[in-house]
Amino acid sequence: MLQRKLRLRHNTGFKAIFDKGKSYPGKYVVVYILKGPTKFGFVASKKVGNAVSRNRAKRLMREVIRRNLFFLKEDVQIICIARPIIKGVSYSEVENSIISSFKKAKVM
RNA sequence: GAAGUUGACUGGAUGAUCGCGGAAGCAGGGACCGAAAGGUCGCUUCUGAGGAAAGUCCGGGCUCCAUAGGGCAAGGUGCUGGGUAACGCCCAGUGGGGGAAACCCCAAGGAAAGUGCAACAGAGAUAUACCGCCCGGCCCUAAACAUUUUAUCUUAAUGAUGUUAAGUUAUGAUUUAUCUUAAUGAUUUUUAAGUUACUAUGUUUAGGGCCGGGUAAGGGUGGAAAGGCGAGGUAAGAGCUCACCGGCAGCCAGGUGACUGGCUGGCCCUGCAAACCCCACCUGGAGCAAGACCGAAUAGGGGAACAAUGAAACUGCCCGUUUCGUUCCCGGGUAAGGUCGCUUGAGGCCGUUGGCAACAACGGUCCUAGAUAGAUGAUCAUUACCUCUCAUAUGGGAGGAACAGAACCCGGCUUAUAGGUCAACUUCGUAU
Repeated sequence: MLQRKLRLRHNTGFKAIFDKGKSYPGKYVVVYILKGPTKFGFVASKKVGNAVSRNRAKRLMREVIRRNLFFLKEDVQIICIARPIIKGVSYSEVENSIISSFKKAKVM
């Protein structure tokens, strides 16, 4: 889990990134990126599954960000959206998917 | 040991590293975010998902809504007694059904208050006569009997006519004819008896048709056909009568009651009320985004008096209540800003007492998540469990590990759930 100050906590922040940010689709995760003070958000819709599956997806994505926070640029806002096929996938596969998206976006 | 029934429990464990939410303590010098309210940042310790946290189907607590009010309507519940804050829940019973049993299941008030529905089939569906059974009348057919008529045949008697033989008379003679006798019994008359056939009538029996009536035993249809079954009875039948069983009513006895048992009585009473309905009881509405407080920008809100009795809102309607117009006075409201509400509660565990039990009372003891784009995670190691596989006293490798995530809090119900554990009981088998 990230520190509270690094989390996106309000609808306005999410709307801004969705409207103005760029999207980088990956195999398991879609990433939206916008320049700004460092904040992260995580989304898992009901397509992913029940509450247990959605929580698991968000936790995996958070863990990826937490472990790679040191390598990221400091002026980006990122939203990670889980795709339905993320169900049952291990941590390392999700990490590879997200990092490849970040490299495409040149944020690390 | 096998099959089963019921109830209860469990829902992997240990460790390491990196992280997150909460609480308490220490530090209180500051820094950062924000317009403000307020929040964040350090160290230590403790603590952090479930049996269903789920579905949101019932019932409450709590909060607000004019005072939470009256009547109608609407909705819910529906055997009895108890438990409870309350319930559609639980316990104990009653009745009915299933099972060999342990045990399980039941929307289980009222159908003689009324209305309605009952497809198809069937003669007929709350009343019927299709087939059948029985009685009467008429008609037809067949048989038997009696009487009558006619006819045939047989037998007997009788006469007539024949045939054969002999004789007689007539004639010249023959033929022929007449007469007599005998034989024959061919044809036939009459009478009597018998037999057979037929006609008509009558009676009886059997069968058929039509008409009128009786019947609800039997047949078939159906979920259901006027209690069931047996005997008597009858023209045939029928609670028509009787025994037993079942239903109903009355009385008596037992039980708080549902109900049970006994006696008596007469047999009018198909099912559906998860159709309307009747009866009894219950229900105001909205929900923690309830609601309270704090604070900028922006918009403009509330109270009192007066006028009008129209409109709107409050639960669908009525009563009732409130608001809307004008004047005066006072400063307050907004889910996605913040803080509180927010976890001590109909609480858990242990014991005693009361109670068959649900449960209650008393005493002791414990405090056990509180997030808000929403914490409880990730990786690794060891080990327990299951499956597959290689070699096999055992070891190695691979894979699996259910249902599922608190969101104000409780009591229930329902649904999902891999694997495992325990207890009681039933039936069968084996051994003693």
